Amino acid sequence: MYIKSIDMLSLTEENYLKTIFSLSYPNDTVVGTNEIAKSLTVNPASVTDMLKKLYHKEMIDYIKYQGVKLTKIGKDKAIDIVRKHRIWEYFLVDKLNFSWDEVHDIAEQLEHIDSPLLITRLYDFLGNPPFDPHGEPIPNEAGVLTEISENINLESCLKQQKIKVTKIIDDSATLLQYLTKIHIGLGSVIEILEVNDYDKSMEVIINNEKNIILSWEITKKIYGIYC
Amino acid sequence: MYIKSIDMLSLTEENYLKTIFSLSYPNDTVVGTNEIAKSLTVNPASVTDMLKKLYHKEMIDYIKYQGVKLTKIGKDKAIDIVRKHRIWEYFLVDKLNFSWDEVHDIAEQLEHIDSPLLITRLYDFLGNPPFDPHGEPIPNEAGVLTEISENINLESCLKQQKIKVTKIIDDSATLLQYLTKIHIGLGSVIEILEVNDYDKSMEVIINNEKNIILSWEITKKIYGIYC
DNA sequence: CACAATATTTAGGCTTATCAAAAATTATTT
DNA sequence: AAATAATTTTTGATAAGCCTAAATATTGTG
Repeated sequence: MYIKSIDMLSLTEENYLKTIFSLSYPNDTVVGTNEIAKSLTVNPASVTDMLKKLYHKEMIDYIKYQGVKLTKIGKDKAIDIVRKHRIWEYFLVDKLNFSWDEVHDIAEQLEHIDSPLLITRLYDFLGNPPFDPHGEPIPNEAGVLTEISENINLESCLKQQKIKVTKIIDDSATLLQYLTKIHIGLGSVIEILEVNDYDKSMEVIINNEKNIILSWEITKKIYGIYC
Repeated sequence: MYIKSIDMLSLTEENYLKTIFSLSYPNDTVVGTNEIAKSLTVNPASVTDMLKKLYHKEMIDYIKYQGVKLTKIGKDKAIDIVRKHRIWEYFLVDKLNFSWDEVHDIAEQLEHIDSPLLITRLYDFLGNPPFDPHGEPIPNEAGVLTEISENINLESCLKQQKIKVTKIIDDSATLLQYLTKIHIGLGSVIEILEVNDYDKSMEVIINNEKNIILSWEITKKIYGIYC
């Protein structure tokens, strides 16, 4: 039988931590109650309740009306969940042939499985990959999350620049399916032909073959390195 | 985001169904409240509450004070969970090199992951094995659970008979570790030298090498075929 | 058959996670 | 600086699962 230790978190608590982490990433930004509520599609009142609880468990620094920050413990816990999520996503794509747009919801469940040994063994089985299928770095066992420093957001690129796609920072199936359709994947090369000053959309060439216009919303989600 | 459909079961409901299934297996025996309570280490009053709920969800036939039986729907649901449990156990042993005594608790968590496609893909990835690491049959996608008809319980064997082990019907780590220690695993050959009438213990030879006495409690957990 | 033992259910409460509505605090605007 | 808007918290309720103690039903025994 499974024994629950004192500092074990419920599935809900884990999801709150994960949300706070992603809203505060990468600069440990202070996060507000409404923001969390929106992100979890939950009532702000529920968030306040949970924040009190997480504060007593020393997972967050919390001052009424002022917002929250993760403590070291809370952040470690959140990163551990992110690690599990990304390792499972890699497994699903690499071993079970899922496409990158299918894995998020399943990994969302698998990330809560509690067995450090399982994750160690699984990660070894996968050959210790550094990135998940969307190009996001997989934190190491010590909770260190290393981003590629040369990564640039497509949004901030200029006319005539060329980047090789390294990361998509959105798990939504619709976006990922659209990108697949227009032949954008990790490793694709995007060359910027024109930037529209009014709506920040970009006319680009994908892999030297496809001529297309990307909206600002989409360029914000794509990262790459100059090439 | 994950959408909860009307007939979706909670983790707790799934565990009740699984328990009722295993207590009623293989002859659809009627199961009592206390029995379920003991099995789940829960108060009988809690069981009554849950039985009412499962009755309303048409998962069980339930008459007050008389005990319960799974309906077709309930049984299908239970078998699906068993299927997932056994497939995950196989994965853990075959791909991640866990030993047969380590997998139960992890599979207990993994069995609740909700993604039929995941299970289909995983089962294919494993090469569609017919049995789990303890020799239990893996139900097929249609919910058909086929036991090996030649299987005999070691308990009911007689002096001088010899069986090849095909199944252990207990997930407890301590039992499985003990069996490993005395070199009993799937495929081991057990020859019965003597049966003690008083306590039903057996003196046996394992794999033609090890001479040992097995208690009745243990012989009840071991199944095999004559050889 | 009646009485005791056992099994099951009911009643009343607790905790976790949620919500809506009202109150309090902080931020923004005139 | 006062009024208004936005955000956050408090208050009071609800549902799921669980508990203990008390009541009721069933089963077993003399």
